[in-house]
Amino acid sequence: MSTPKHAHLAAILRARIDDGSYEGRLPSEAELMDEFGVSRTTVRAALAALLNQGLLTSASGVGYFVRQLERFLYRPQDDFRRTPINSEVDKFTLAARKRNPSQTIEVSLVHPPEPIARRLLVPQDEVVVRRKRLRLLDGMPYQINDSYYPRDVVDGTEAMVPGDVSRGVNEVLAENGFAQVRALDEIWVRMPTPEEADRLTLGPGTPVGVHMITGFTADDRPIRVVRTILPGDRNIITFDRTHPDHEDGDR
Amino acid sequence: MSTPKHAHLAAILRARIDDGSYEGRLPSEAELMDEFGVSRTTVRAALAALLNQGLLTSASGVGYFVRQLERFLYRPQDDFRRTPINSEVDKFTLAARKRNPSQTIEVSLVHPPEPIARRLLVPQDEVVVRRKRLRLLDGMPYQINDSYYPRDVVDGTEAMVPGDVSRGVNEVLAENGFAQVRALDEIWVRMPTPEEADRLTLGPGTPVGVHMITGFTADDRPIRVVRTILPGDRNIITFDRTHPDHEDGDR
DNA sequence: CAGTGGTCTAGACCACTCT
DNA sequence: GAGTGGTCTAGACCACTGT
Repeated sequence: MSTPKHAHLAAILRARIDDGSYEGRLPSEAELMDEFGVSRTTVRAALAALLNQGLLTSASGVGYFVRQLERFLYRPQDDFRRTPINSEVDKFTLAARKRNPSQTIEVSLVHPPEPIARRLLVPQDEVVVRRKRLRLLDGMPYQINDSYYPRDVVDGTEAMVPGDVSRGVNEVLAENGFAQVRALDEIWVRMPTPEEADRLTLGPGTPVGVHMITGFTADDRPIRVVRTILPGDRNIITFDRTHPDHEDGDR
Repeated sequence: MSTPKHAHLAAILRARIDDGSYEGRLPSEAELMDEFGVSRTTVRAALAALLNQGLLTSASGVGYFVRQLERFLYRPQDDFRRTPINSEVDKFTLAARKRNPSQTIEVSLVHPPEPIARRLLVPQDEVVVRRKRLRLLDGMPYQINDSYYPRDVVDGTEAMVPGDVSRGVNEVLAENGFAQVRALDEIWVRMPTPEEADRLTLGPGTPVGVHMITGFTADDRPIRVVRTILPGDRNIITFDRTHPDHEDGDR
């Protein structure tokens, strides 16, 4: 046969998962060996593929389970409220609020990593302020969100205190003479580092989105970089754009 | 030992990859078996982990190689040009232009998948127009980009023709009485389906971003949904936002 | 041709969960 | 205690790549 046994088996299992034949739990490895007449290695290869596709989870001593995702809306422009599209956005936002949101905040002075230094136009050997946040829903981490500021931008302000800034850091910056009038968003996608997987308790087959926001003043000075790590199994990033400076144009 | 051999080995290999000890190619499986005194299964388990983290590629009969990524900027609001942040955006855009961009276009009438129908506020049994695009750089696919329109929005226009619309579809829609003034962007992250992996020639450990754009008229009617699939190893999504309706606020 | 990764097998022991 | 997934071994054959 041209397609390997494990790939064939994976395709069958995937189809059954998709059509709902397996509600919740899959047959055990032993049962699959019997049903398909293959070795345990082959069964495990097929299951490993599905794990890495994010379709399954496994629990040692228990079994394999069809994965259920619940994603929450993440709205980088949260204050800027407009009429919602349909009720969907509201539904999700509401869902997140019900999940008892919380966060931990640390503030420290650090040498910026290269990607931050480049965006902040600051040399790497210069010290900047980092506000490190881990955001939780029902005690489960769902985002890493770290902000970096040049020292002069936040020195002596509330942004240096490791706690919530109820007015929002934007307002604090504006009062300090650094009003942010423009932002550049960059988003890309990759697999997590082992550290991220650990900190965010990510299962196999769970990619992350990286969202980098660079904020600028009216005279185009970068005054902040926000780096958010968003586990793919629990986040949807949303933007609401006016103007017809729209999408790619579909030419 | 508490950590499994394969995990330990994977960590060592990861460190060596990161610090550049392996330039390009890794030792063969046989060499790793010798060096670490473990079975081939264990070596392969470690390598599989690194493959699934997107750090390696493998070529049958040749070896394992450190993965090199080259990501291109994707700018949903491409026409809307503003001063670039630093030279980076330009660098990337230029890089993409040098890569001989091309695309294939198919237009057909289809029943919308549920996520499309919901956003378009159209029943699933109603037929809509789909413009299906595969976008390539140097002949290599780097994006799937499919647009869906209610029939009355595009009927009798150039958007029905399977070819480039040099003016941009937005202009065509506006002429037809459906000017788009607002867009909702939704972005999430997941592992690709086998079909996507095939169509986009994705290696293991390559997640994709899903970018859904819903476009609205002034009276809030959804007139288009664009669904873009972006392989994580070759795309960066960017937005340029004015106004201080900024990011999450970092409270 | 030798070397490489891809596939597959049979068998073993372990830690863990559930009843 | 029975069942489960996680780990690990030794060994085999294959298709493919490079020289």
